[in-house]
Amino acid sequence: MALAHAILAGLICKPCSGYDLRKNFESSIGFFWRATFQQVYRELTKLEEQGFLTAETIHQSQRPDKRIYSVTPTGRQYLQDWIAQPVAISPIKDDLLVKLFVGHLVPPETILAELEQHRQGHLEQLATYEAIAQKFFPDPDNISLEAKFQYLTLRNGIHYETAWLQWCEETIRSIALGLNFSYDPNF
Amino acid sequence: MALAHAILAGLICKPCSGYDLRKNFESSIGFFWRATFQQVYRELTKLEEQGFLTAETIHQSQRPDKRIYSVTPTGRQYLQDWIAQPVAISPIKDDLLVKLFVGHLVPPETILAELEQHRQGHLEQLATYEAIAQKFFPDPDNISLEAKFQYLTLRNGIHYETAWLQWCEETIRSIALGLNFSYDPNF
DNA sequence: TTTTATTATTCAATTAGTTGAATATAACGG
DNA sequence: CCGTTATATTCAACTAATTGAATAATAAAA
Repeated sequence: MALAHAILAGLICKPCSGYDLRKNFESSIGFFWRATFQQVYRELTKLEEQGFLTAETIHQSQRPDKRIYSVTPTGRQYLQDWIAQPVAISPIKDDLLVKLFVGHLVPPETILAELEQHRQGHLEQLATYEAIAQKFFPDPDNISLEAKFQYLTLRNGIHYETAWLQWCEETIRSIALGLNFSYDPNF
Repeated sequence: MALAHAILAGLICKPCSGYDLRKNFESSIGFFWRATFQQVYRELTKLEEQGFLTAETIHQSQRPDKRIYSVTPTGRQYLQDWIAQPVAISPIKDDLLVKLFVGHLVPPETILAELEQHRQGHLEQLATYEAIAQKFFPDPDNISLEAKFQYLTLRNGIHYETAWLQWCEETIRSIALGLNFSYDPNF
């Protein structure tokens, strides 16, 4: 049920249209909870029906009309209650690890190429997070409580990507070493 | 579509019944791809229909009959083809981070308690992984290719849990410090 | 000896997520 | 002026995942 909560969280930070919400997701909550436009719109409708959101239609002359959603007091309470309930550690779902688990079924070069791709991806994501940290949180010891919590989630991303990067490097090294032993005619 | 692949991967390691497959999942592939019994059985039926699995019914006198599934050559090829296709980095979906992002909506003690719970959980998971490493891979430089790949996925788990643990500790410290500043009458 | 846990599988109902397209308008760049 | 990108939303169809229960047998524990 957490897409609903992610949306409420997003709208509490800044009331906006479904479109903008989804856009903002890309550079904040979306880092740890993805959603498509379809999902967002469907969920917004449902949340409005439940009374957790109110919408105001803005007529725009130059652009299509849009509906600005805001969280109602009921919605806010609902979100707070959810935050207060303990949640389990979220399970991992990772294709790459399934592949690696049976990596012996394909040539090692295939796996190495895939790992290199992922290494690159995690490197980029880490750079993105670090850029956000520098730009928006240059002095993290001296920010509002609201900003602080956002900064802490960003730190999570930094830890996460760093760990992946380290693992990719270690793993590539380990497999490449095995390759040398198999193919080097001096051995 | 990766549940199917996770199942094929599991059955390639060891042909077995749906029940056993799901059981084995708990201590291997399940660490990075969860599935319920219902999911497993449904998927097994589908994979058999597609010709990727064959099943043999074993009549047991003391226990209910069971169907032992094995991967067919077609199934093996299907899995190999899937491994060879590049996959995107799998997105994160984490309730805790959504909560933390709007952590200012609840008393800091609520968040601290939740973080402490998660710290504990990650500590336990790390211990589990390290125990498996010690027990099954005491000499990781000197194992079969098959075991090597499994060891590498385990290393991923160790990196992952270590990163989470570090982040939990850092975050708890950071929030607890803020608490002192707000409440300590000496400041 | 009754209950609980384990083995083994299936059904039904619901919720969530994915894929792909359709429908508008308008700003921007070449 | 023409294609591309961005804004803004909706529909339909499908696939996957979750929840909760039902069935049925036996071994082990209380």
